[in-house]
Parts: sequence; structure tokens; C-alpha cells
Amino acid sequence: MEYGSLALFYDITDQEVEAMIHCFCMRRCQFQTGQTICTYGENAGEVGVLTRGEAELVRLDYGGNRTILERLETGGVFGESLAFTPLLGDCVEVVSAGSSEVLFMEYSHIMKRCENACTHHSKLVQNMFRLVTEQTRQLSQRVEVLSRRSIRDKLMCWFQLRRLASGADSFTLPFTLSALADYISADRSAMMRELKRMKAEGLVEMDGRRVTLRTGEG
Amino acid sequence: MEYGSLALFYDITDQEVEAMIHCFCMRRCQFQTGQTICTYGENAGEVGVLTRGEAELVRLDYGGNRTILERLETGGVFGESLAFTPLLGDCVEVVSAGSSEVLFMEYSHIMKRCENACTHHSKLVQNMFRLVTEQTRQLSQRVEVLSRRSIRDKLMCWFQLRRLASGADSFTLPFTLSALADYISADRSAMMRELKRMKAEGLVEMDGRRVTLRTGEG
DNA sequence: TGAATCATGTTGCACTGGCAACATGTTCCT
DNA sequence: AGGAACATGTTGCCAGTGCAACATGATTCA
Repeated sequence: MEYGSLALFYDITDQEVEAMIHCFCMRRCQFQTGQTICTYGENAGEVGVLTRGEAELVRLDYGGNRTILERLETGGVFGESLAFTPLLGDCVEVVSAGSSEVLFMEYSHIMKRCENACTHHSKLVQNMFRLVTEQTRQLSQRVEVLSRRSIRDKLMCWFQLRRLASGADSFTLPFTLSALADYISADRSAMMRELKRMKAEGLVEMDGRRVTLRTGEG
Repeated sequence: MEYGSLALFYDITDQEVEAMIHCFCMRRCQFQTGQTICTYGENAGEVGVLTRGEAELVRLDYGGNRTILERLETGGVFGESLAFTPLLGDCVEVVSAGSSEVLFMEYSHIMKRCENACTHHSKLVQNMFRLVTEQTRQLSQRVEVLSRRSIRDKLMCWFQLRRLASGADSFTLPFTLSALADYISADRSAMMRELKRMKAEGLVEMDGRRVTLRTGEG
């Protein structure tokens, strides 16, 4: 097992990780498609790392609607203490997409300074920090987009963020148009309509999921 | 100076903080009302702590609109590496509200493990971690609210989060109704209209900024 | 290969909510 | 006390958007 490729264990040797697994009493578990990896509300003090496979952070609200809050790739971390507080009546859980493997650990164990002040321990904390910071960045970008009033403004805002990230006026959507509608929290058909208008006005060009912005730095 | 009361320095003695100030080459600065404490884009590697006073994280977009992204109290931390990436053409800055004092430090200094593996250093990292985690929670709540389609749903979602936080069906708005409209990213007058309807339907009661929810755990 | 499921694309209709333009109450500053 | 600046409250108008209900192409699975 190469742990080094996982962001959480960056700059920590596999031996050190093995030592921590033992020292922190981490649990390693396997999951299959559709299996619930964890349910928020239970084991709130636990943090998980996806060491293999993919998973989805989904919410089931009391009306039965299913929302994908986040898609987790290998290396992704999750845990109630890290982010989402479910609304009363809602249920948030991490579900395995395909076969996956997860390493569970106690949040308090990570944060508590251990007696022997091991180097890898503080590296772990720093890595965790980097991951949470990155998530914060993602979230504030989403807030940025969602706080626009119109579908057009939301799209333009998001496109500009993508352009900034890609460094070029052309970039490829990282997910489907339906998912984009979810992301900007708009009706899909209304979004399609607006996209069509924007294309007609020459604001953007689109070829499948390839987007080209035709605006100055607005 | 009692640093212990600041969340960033929790569980670190004032002597240790003083030592770190020296060791990390932190800069201490004073500001008056309206003075710019820092501008995102410059000194991206710096983190600041508000050791006295209050400040606002504001955005000026290219159209000249001014948005308050966050209000910082004493103990608040800010820094580009922690959150917001300004859109191209936008300008994000921290502005002092009243007289304030700020301690600046290098992000890399905090994260880099120092040679002498000092205890207070890793405590600092842990505290910083807690702060960022808390911010993540705030942001995901805001996303939660903003992703609702209608003003009514946004309000109800936010009210329910407040209820959850306060533990009672009654709670007081932490800011003005105008600011609430900004928070849910809706037109103020439209929000007032919707609030009136909700009151008429008996969903909520309002007396000034005192809100009472009249619903089961929806 | 056929069926099922999903993504994309389109349109009509109804209504929400953004905008502008007010009035009044409250707070704060000089 | 007078006035500026702000918070609250209200209304008419209508563009934009959500919703429902389709059609068609793409992908997946048995």
C-alpha cells in the first residue's frame, strides 16, 4: 500500500503511516457499490480517508430528495467534524460508488498531541489542514456563484472562475450540464435556455462540454 | 496582552506566544476606521489575527459594488490562503472598523515544522485548524441556504439552522433584515413581502428581530 | 441487440421575485 | 435640535425562471 500518494499522508513514509494506524487505532474497511460508508450524526468524532475507489456525499432530506453534496475521489477525506451539519430531519451519508476502501480514525486522536511529539503526527495535522483549507476555497467559490441573482450571472461567474483556474479562455466542464444546473442551483431547462441566449449574443461558445469565453476580463 | 483569550492562541501561554512572535518574525500593526488592513492579491502568504477591535472583509467588484463578505471580531483570522480567491477584476480587502490591532505572520512559517518541534507550535497549527474547520461549517451552511430555489425556502432553511443552533424555537437575528437579505442573496423588498406572507400563514412570528418558528421539525 | 437509463435540447404557461420608487421609524453625529 | 444615514415597510410592474411535458441522442446493461 502506498499511502504517500494520498494527500492526507503527503510527505509521510508508509512505515510511519503504518505506525500511526496502529498507534491511533485506525480501522480499515471495505465497501461495495451502494453501501453506506458512514452516516453523519453517528460517530461524529470520526474522520475517514478514501484509500481506494470513489464515493459520494449525499443528503436525503425529509421529503425524500437525494442531493449529491460532494463527490469523493481516492484520497478524499470526510467526516462530520470537517464540514456539513445536517438539518434536523435530513440525513447525510457517504455512499460507496463501486468498490472502495476506507481508513477511519478518531478526530480527537489526530488533534491531541501525543506524548512522543512524533514528526509524522504534526505532518498529518498539516496535511489535514491543507485539505480543509482547499475545501474552504471550493465552498467560498460556490457561495460566490450562488450569491448571483440571475442564471446568467451565476454561469458567467462560474465560467470566469474556471477560466481563472485553467489559465485559458477555453476549458472543459468537469461534469454534465445537468450537474452544472444542480451546482448553480437552477432549473436545468431554464439554464439551457439562458445558455442558448448567451451563445446567440456571442458571450460564450460551446461545443459539447468545451466552453470558450468571448469576453474581456468582466 | 492576554493572547490566551484569542482562539488562535488557545492553550498557549503568553510567554510562548511572545516567543513565537519573535521566532516567526510576526508584525504587529495598528489601524484606524476605514484603513485597509490588507488587500488580497498582495502578500498572499500572510495570515492576520485581529488582536483588538473589529474589521470587515469586503469585496469591491469591477462595477464598484461593495459587498461585506464577512465581519471579523477580535480574535478573527483572515488571509488569502485561508479562503476567498478574488475573481479577476474584483478587489477583496480587510478594512478596519474602528481602531484595531493586527498581528501578521507568514503562513509558511506556521506550517513549516520548526527544528525544535516546540509544543506551542503544533498547538498553533491545531488552533488554526479548528478555526478553518469552523469557517467551513459556516460556509457549508450558507451553501445549504443559498441552494434553495425560493426566498421562502431559503428563509425557512436558515431559520431552522438558527433554531438548531439556539436549541429553542425562538431566537434573535444576529443582524439586520437588510443584512439577512444580503445573506440569502435576495432582494430585500421581495424578502419582506415573503416574510409578510409567512407571518400571515402562521409559519413564523416576528417581533422586531425576534423570530419564533411555528413549525414542527420540517 | 434491444431495453432501460441518462444527458441533452426545446417549448408554453404561470408566477416568483428583482427592480424602482416610495413612506416612515430609528440611530447617530455635529 | 436638526439633519444625515440607515433600517424597516409597502406597492406596481414585468422579465426571468421554475415547472411540466415533451423529443431525441448517448450510454449502459442484460
